[in-house]
Amino acid sequence: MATGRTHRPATRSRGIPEATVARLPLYLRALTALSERSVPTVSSEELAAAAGVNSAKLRKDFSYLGSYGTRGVGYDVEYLVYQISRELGLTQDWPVVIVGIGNLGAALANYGGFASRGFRVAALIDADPAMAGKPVAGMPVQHSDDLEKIVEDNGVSIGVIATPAGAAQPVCDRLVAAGVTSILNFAPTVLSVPDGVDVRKVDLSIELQILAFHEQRKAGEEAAGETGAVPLAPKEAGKGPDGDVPAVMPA
Amino acid sequence: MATGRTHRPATRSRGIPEATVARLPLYLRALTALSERSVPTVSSEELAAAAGVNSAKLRKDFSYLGSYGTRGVGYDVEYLVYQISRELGLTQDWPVVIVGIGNLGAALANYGGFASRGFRVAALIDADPAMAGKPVAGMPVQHSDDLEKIVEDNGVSIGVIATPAGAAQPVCDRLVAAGVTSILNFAPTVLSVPDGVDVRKVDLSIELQILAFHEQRKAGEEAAGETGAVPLAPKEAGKGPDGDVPAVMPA
DNA sequence: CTTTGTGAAGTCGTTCACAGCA
DNA sequence: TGCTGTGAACGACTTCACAAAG
Repeated sequence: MATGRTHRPATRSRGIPEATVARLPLYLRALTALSERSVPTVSSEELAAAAGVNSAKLRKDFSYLGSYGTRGVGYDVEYLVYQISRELGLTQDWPVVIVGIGNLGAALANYGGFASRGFRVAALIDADPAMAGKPVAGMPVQHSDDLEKIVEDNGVSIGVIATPAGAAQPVCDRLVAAGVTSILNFAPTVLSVPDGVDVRKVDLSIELQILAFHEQRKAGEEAAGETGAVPLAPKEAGKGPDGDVPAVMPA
Repeated sequence: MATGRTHRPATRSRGIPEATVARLPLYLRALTALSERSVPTVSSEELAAAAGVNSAKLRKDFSYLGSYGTRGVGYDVEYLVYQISRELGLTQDWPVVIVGIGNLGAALANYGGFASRGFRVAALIDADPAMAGKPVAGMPVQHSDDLEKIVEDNGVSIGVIATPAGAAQPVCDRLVAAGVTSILNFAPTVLSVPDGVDVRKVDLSIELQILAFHEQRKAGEEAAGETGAVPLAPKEAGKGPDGDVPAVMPA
C-alpha cells in the first residue's frame, strides 16, 4: 500500500475504485507483453493469470472502464492497451524530477522502466555542490538552489524524493510550492502535504518488516502446536541494531 | 500495495489483520524517534499524528496486540517499541540475500535502513562473472552458481530480487528451492511461487502510473466542468514510449 | 476529566453465480 | 456454446461513539 489520503471520497461521476486503479498498470504490462507477441485477443481467464489476479476481479475492474470485451471471444489486446493507457494518462508526456542523487536516486535515474511509458526524467537535483554538473545517467545533476526554476520551466507535476529522511519534508514543501502535485517518496518519513497533493511512498524497510512478520509466523507454526501466547524466537535475539529491544518491562 | 496472496485466510488463533501488520512498521518508526528523544509516553492522538494515521485506527490496531496502554495517560514508548518489535519478529536476526547487483541492487546493498532493524545482508549475488569478487558496499559479490549453497549455509529465508525482469522467475525458483520462503521483488514481473511462500513487490513504474492517473484527473477537473466522457489530454500525446497507443479503434 | 479499548455501524473491496449477448 | 458484464452476497477494513478504567 502507499497513498496516504484518498484525496477525495470518490471522484465525481465515473469514479474508478482506488484498488482498481492500482491494478490497471498490471493489466497494462501483461497486455503489452501479449501485444509484442502479436496476440490479437485474450480471455479474462488468460489475462488474469498473466497479471496474477483472478478473472472475476479483472472483469469487474474492466467493467468500471466500460464494456470493452466481446462475449464469447474475449478482449482485443491492442484496443485494451490503448484504453488503459488513456485511462491512466499515459498518452501524454509526464516530466519528472528526481531529488536526491545518492545511491538510490542514481539507480532510479538509470532505471529503464522509468523512461518508458510516458515518464521522462526532466532533471536530477541534489543539494551537494560537489555533485552539480556531474553527469548521472547521461544528464548533468543540478543544484537544489534551482529547484523552483527547474520545476516551473519544465512544467513538472510529479516529483520523486530520494533524499535522506531529514531532507525529505523541506524538499517536499519546496516541490509543492513550485507546483508539484504528485510525489513519490522513497525517504523513510511521513510527508505532510496540503490537500490536493498526492503522496505515494515506497519503503524498503517496511516491506521487509512485513515479510519478517509472516516469516516469524511460519517458523512458529511448524513446531509449536499453539503454545498459548507468542511463537517464541527460534534463533535468539541477534545484535540489537540501534539500541531498542529493552529487556525491561514496565508495569 | 504489494502482497499477491494473503497466504491463508487468517492466521489461526490470534489473527492480526494484514492492514494492521502493514502499519506496525510505521508506528515502530515513530516510536523509535520518540524513544531517541527520551519521550516516556504518548497518547494515541500524538502517535497517530506522527505516523500519519488517525487515532481511532491506531487504537484499534494496538487492540489486536493486547492492552498495552494506560487509560487517561497513553502508551509507554519503550514498552510499545519492544512489543511491536517482537510482534514483527525484529528481535531476531534475519539474514537476507540480494540477487542482481546492478544499479538498483547496489543501491539496496548500500541502503542503511536495510542493515538496521534486524536485517543483515548475508550475501550479494549476481550472474555476471565479471562482477564476481568485486566489492559492493564492502562485500564481495558472489556468482549465482553458488546461490543454493549461500542460501543454505547462511540459513537465509528472505531473498531480494533486483534482477532484470527476464531473470526474476528463474532466480525466484532457485531461491525457493533452496529454502527461501519470503521474497521482495523489485523486478517488473509477476512471480509465481508455491503455497507458503510470500512475495511482496515494489514497482516504481506502477507507482508512477497510479500518480499519473490522479494527476490527469486533477488536470481534467480544473477546467472541464464534466464534458461527458473523458477529461481529454491537456497537452498532447507525447512520444509513444515503446510503440503502443494505436490510433485504430476496433469495433 | 482524560484517554484507552471496543462493540456497532458504515464503507470499500472481493467473490459468487448467472443473465445476457455474440 | 463460450465468455463477458454485473447484481447480490460476503468479507475486510475503517470510523464512530461511548462505556470502562485510571
